[in-house]
Amino acid sequence: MKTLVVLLGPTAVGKTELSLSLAEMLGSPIINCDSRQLFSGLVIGTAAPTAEQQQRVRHFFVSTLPIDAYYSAAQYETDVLRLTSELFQTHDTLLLSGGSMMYIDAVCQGIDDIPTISDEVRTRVKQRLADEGLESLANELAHLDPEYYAIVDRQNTRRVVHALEVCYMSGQTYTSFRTRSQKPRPFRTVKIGLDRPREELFQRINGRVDQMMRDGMLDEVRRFSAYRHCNALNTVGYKELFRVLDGEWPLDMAVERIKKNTRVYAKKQLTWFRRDESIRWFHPDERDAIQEYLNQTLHETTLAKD
RNA sequence: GGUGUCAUAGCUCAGUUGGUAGAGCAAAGGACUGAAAAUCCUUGUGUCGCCGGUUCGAUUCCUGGUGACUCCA
Repeated sequence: MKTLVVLLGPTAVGKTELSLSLAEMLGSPIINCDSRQLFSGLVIGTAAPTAEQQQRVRHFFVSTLPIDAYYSAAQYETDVLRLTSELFQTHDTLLLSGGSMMYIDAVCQGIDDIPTISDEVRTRVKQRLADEGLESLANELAHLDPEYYAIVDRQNTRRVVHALEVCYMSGQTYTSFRTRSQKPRPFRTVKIGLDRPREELFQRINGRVDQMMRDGMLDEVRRFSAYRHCNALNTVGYKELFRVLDGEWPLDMAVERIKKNTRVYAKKQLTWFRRDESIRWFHPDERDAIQEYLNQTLHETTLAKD
């Protein structure tokens, strides 16, 4: 039985550091699960693993995408499954580490097979949104897919637009694709969650943002000015500093906003993870306890095989 | 030592012509299936600084003392 160990937790909790020693202990490379570290060049602002760290342990999915690439959780699911099926031929245990909630679920549970939206449909819906507004699109969704209309958050543009796109694209309801079922996986998953007292976490976040600024975050942002409309740059840290470059915000205000938005993001991650009862939680300092837990769990797995 | 002003939510403050109070910021909770570090929703009870007095009723008016600041010595 192969095992995928998933190391997760809110941003700045200390995943990267711990992932290195766990990877060494497990004899595994690290499969990155951070939706922004995937993009090439977002180094400072995403606290990507350093060259030294990547030399110490082999990393996958770090800096692999061009900044203007289209990417999604579903794409990530495909890419990771392809990689793991390859790596499991020579490894019994693999380590996946990161905090992108939906990417983690995409790998562990799977995402429904929904048709890819063509540029043509995407543009058409976008235009209608601009012309007619969200409410009109929601009303149309009420006709095309009343079942989803009944449960969708109608204030949430992303949700309404996407459902409508799928209806147009497929000629079927969005609901018909929403099975939300657990896909079978050829490996077992062991989830380790890292968390700290709120105050401790927030201090680390604030301190890390200050450090990023000292490390030249503003230059990094400046370098990507031309790509600011790419999704990869719709990211905490970058979007605030673009406003500084535009002269809209003073720098100190932007820095405060980055800290605040990072704190909000961390809370959002915790909200998501909280409902996943399969996660075993630890403080990042409990390295021994984590290793012991892993040894035990992996040993049980081995026994179960016999 | 004297004078004046102030004391209300974690912070900065508003307000109640006496019927126990509300903004901003901070914070908390939640949703989530092909953009997810995205997108969206919800949440304000706090000895109105303390002891008394007036009053049916005081956070609001009055007395006293406490603390902070202003000014005068």
